[in-house]
Amino acid sequence: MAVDLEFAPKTKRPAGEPCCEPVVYPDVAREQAERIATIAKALGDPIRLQLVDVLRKHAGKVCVCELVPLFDLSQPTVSHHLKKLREAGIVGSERRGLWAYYYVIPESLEEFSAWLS
Amino acid sequence: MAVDLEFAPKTKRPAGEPCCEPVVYPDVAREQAERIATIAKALGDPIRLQLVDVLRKHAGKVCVCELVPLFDLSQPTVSHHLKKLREAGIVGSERRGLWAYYYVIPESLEEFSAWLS
DNA sequence: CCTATGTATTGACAAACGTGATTTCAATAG
DNA sequence: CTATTGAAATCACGTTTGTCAATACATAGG
Repeated sequence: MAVDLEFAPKTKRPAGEPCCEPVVYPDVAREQAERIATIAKALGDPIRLQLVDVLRKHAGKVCVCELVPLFDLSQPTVSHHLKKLREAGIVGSERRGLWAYYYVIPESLEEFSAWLS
Repeated sequence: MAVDLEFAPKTKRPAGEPCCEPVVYPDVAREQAERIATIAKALGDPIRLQLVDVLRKHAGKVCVCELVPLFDLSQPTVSHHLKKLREAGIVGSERRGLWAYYYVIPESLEEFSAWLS
């Protein structure tokens, strides 16, 4: 948060003198940045973004067998992307018999959404 | 957008019969997903997220010489991250004499922000 | 048991990524 | 001109990523 940087027009300095005082970056901001960046990274692939998009538009849970034909990708690749989203905490999954159903965990996107606004 | 997926409890099918009708995924959604994923990918690194965070908190432009000491990174590495952000269209830069000033392009985050909300 | 089916994991490989050391470029001061 | 300084580009490196083929795992039906 409150990193207090001053913006002032600069002129060349007498050489040896540092350009500006080093600013301490609060650790809390770093941790938050890491959390948010983890979410952003998981969303940083078009396939995964579309997966989340589809899952979000269905309030309920969607079967993997419905997700795979949406993309021109092999089933293992889709499964890999779903795993990434799971590891990032963006989606959850549930097995029902042979089928696996995925759903978005809405709270996982809240901090990111708040930061972005 | 409107991908019409039905969610229905599944039972084992007679083998050979597909699990569900393939759904056509609209190209417009794909292009939007690619645009948004590009932004997300650029934000998917803690350093870059903090850079954007700092720049956003300063409505004006911030000198690179003020950004480098915020991180325990070499100047070329910070410059590299700034380049990534520039390539994603998230930030712009301006040279004023020896110094380079960076600023956030707010509109670049709008589509992402809207999608996320 | 055995077979079939949906999903996940493993292995492999090229491409991209994050980083630092070094170098190059641009602009200012003398 | 030369020397100096801030920033970007280049090179090198180990790591991670996205993808598929092949395999393994889990569950259901016979």
